[in-house]
Formats: sequence, structure tokens, C-alpha cells
Amino acid sequence: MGLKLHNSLTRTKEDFKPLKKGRVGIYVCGPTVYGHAHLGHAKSYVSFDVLVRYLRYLGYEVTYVQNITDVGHLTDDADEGEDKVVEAAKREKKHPMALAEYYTRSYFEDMDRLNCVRPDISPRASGHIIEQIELVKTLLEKGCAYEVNGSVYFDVSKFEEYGKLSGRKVDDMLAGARVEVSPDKKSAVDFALWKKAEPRHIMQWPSPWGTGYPGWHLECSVMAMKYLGNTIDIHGGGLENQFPHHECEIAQSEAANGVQFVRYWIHHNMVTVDGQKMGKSLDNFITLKQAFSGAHERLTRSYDPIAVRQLILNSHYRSPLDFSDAALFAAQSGYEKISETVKAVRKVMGQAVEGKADEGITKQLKEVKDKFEAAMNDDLNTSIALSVLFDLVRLTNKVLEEETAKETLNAIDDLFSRLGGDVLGLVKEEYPEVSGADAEMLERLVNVFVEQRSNAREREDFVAADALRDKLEEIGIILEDKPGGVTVWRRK
RNA sequence: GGCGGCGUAGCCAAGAGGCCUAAGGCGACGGUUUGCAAAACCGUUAUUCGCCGGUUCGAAUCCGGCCGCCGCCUCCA
Repeated sequence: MGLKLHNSLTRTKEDFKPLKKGRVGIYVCGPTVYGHAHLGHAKSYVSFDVLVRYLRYLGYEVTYVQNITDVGHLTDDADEGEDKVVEAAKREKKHPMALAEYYTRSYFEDMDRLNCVRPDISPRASGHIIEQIELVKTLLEKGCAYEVNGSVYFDVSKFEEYGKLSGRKVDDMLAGARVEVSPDKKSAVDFALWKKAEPRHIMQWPSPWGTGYPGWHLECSVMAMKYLGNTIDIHGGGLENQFPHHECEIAQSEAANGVQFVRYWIHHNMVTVDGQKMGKSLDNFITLKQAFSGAHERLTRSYDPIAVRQLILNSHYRSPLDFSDAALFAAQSGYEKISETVKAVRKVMGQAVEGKADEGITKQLKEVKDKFEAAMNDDLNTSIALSVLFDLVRLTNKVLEEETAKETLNAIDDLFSRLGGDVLGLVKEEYPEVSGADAEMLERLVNVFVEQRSNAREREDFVAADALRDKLEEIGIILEDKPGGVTVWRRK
């Protein structure tokens, strides 16, 4: 049984078969870089990160392209009518390109912390103006577009399949139009390919139709085609972009090339915060940096980036996800449970007795792997995949209660690394308790206190022993007494 | 107003006609262990799936109505 994906184009789960055997090209709509990434970005890019990771786990050679939108026309849910890049650039006293660069770096920083693998190619819209102009020219030549007053519009009447992705009919759209139609356009459903620049528009380029800037659907078509070909396997994005953005991408691309643009359209659902739509004008707008540091009035503490990731994977990518402090808190606890178990296995592994893997456990590990793959194959059911990982946690902790052969522990660690690490990105390769040159000193320092406390316990001076333990906890070091008088420590 | 989606325990969240007297995580409670803790393990925590009807031998899952929430409805940020 292979991977099945829900294709928005057909509204059904389909067997995934790439165009070229063993190779997958995937394009994901990237961020518009005029502010720090927020929880909504996290859901989007973690979801597609897992798709890419799982495709690679299955052995596909994946080319992952995700654009950076750094050209003018920006959307915002709270405000209307203002160019956000210009506004932000003015506020921060930066050139728009400097602003875009700043937030691009911020974006990658946050995605790295969420353990998202970097795209193979991160093309900037501003770096592909020539290609965008070329596509507009092609569409004009084919009679699918028309020029009016320095702007070029796509003639939707020339593309019969318009509406096939979002399930809309052009007639319904015309009837339901509630926005005033631009006098330049032949039809209300036509959309801009190239816009004449208003004097106040900072980002503008010369074109055969005068100075202007590209329509906002154009960049994705152009960059997807340039790096992945005229027909690409997977195009991902948020549900809010299904219409008009993706619908327009299809129209432009297919009208220009005469071949199917995207074979599988994957859309993820949106996030809410405390049950409400997250909006800049509301006080529930939380950036990733705020979540990681806890610097937001709706948060009671800081959260590990991987805990944020775990909360996202706890639900399905096509379901809406509600972020709340309580939900993040729960994810943080769950994440710690997984990582503590992995750390424990690796610790014991080092000094375990040599020996062959236990047959009974090997069989159970095989079941874990099969269940996990079955869940992921079913349209990336990460919620069930995660529950399987927790099965592995419980199994492991039971195994650790008794002396276990090295090979058994190796097999467990390998499964954690493959499923929890390679696929879900929740298990790290290394968990340094302390880092840097002071590591050894800290180790020895803590051991001094542990020894003092052990002495106190031996003479049954529990007041002194508990005081030492409490003091250490205050500075973030947790002591745990194991059977046989052994005390281990870890960082909080 | 039009189109689409969602509503499952204290919280998050799977399940989409019989395997469900509904996964998993968090929390809470009880137990094992411990000098006490912590961690771990074991057990309990929805006879019920927004509400009301209907279809069916059988519905959380299908249909209709109602209530609540979310997204999109395009010239451009």
C-alpha cells in the first residue's frame, strides 16, 4: 500500500504517482516577507515539511521549491488599501528590499528552529521579473490577455476550465461580485498579470507596457515552471489561497503551456488562537519568536519550538488548528516525554551488554513501523502517526526497566530516529544537556552536590538532602533517585 | 447575501455506516516504586460524538432543519 494524498483538484484521496518514477517536484507558496513569521506560517510550513520528509523517507528524490514573495502587493487581513511593504518600510525606516531581506532571514531562522528542512530552492519574486514579463508576453501572443492603459489582464473567458480548482462557476462569481469592477477590465473575473505602477509604488520595473509591477499570481506560476517544469507533481498552499490565487495560477500556466500545470494540489487548513481568527488588529496575534520566548500576554511561559511543531502534528493538516496556551502547554509536556525517553535509550545504549536483539521486541517494533507507515500513507495522518510514536515511548520505557541487549536498544533508537526524527522532525539527533567547553565542568560541579546530598541521605538527614535538591531545581537542574541509590540529573 | 469547511471528554485531537460500550497527548484521581519527591509503569476519567428530526437491521459517521465557529467571494494590499 502506497501513499494516498487528498487532491483538492478532484476533492478525493488519490494514490500518489509522480510524473517521473522515483522523482517528485513540489512547489509550496512561501511567505510574504514584511513581518515576522507567526503561528499560521508554522502550521503551513511544518505540514509541507512533513510531506517532503515523508516522500524522502519513501525513497523519492524530491526537489522542494518554496518562494519568497518580496514584491509589493501584499495582503493583510486587518487592513485594506495600504501597501504593506511601503508601510512597513516607512515605519522601520528601511528600503523595501532591506525590509524584505531582514524578514527573509527572520523567517529562515524561525523555520530552522521548527526543524523544517530548508527548501532546495528559495526563489525570490523580485529576481524573476524577466520571466514574469515573458509569461505575460506569451499570454498576449496567445490571445488570452489584453493590455489597457499600461496594465495587462488575463481574459478569463479564454480559459474554459477557470474555476475547476475552487469549484466556482464564472457566472456565479459575476452575479455575486460585491467589489466595484475596474473600468479597465472586460469582465469582473479577469485578473491582473501586470499593473501599471502608481507614482507612490516604490517597487517597479520597466516592461513592454511601461513601468509597473507583476500581478501577484504570476510569480508562483513562473517560478514553479522555471525550476520544476511545465507540469509539476505537487503544489501546496493554504486553503485561503485556493481562490483566487491558485485558480489564477492554473489559468495562466495552462493557457500559456497547453498542458496540465499541477497534478496534485494540497491545501492545508488555517489556525485560530483561543478559538478566534488570528488577526493583527486583535490581541491574539502571536509570532513564532513570541511563542519561543513566551513574550506575549496570552502565553504563560516560553515554548520549545519543537513543542509547537508537535502541537501542529497532533492534528491533521486539513483540519483547522486552535492554538492556546493550554494546548501549547500540553504539547510541551508530551514533547518532553518523548525526548526524555529517547535520551534514556541513548544513555543506556552506551553501556549495554552486547547481545542479539530480542525477538519479541523486534516483532513489536515492526508493528510500530507498519502502523506508522499506514497512518502516514493515509493522507499524512500525523495525529495517528504521533500516537504510534507514543506507543513506542511506552514500549521503550518498559524495556528500559530491565537489562536489555545492545542490539535491542539500537533497534529502538533507530526507529525513533527514522520515524520520530527523519519523518516527523520531533526527535533530535543529539540532546546536549550542556554545550560548549564548560560541559565537563558543569557535570563535575553538579556531581559534587549530588554526592553531598547522597551523604546527607545516608545519614538520614532528609532536611539537608531536600534543601540541596530544591536549590538545584531552582537553577534548573532536576535530580531523580533511581533504584540502587543512584541519582541522575537532567536539565529542566 | 453566495460558495466551501468544521462542531467529538476539563483542554488539544483522531475516527467518516457495523472492528466504536470512540485512538493518542495533556490534565485530574487511585495504585506500584520512593525517606519524601521526580520520572516511569499500571488503572480510572465521553454508554457518547453541537441541537432536533429522518434514512437504515445498525449512524459520531448518510439526509433535512436549526444554532455556533472558520475560510473564500478577485484588480491588489
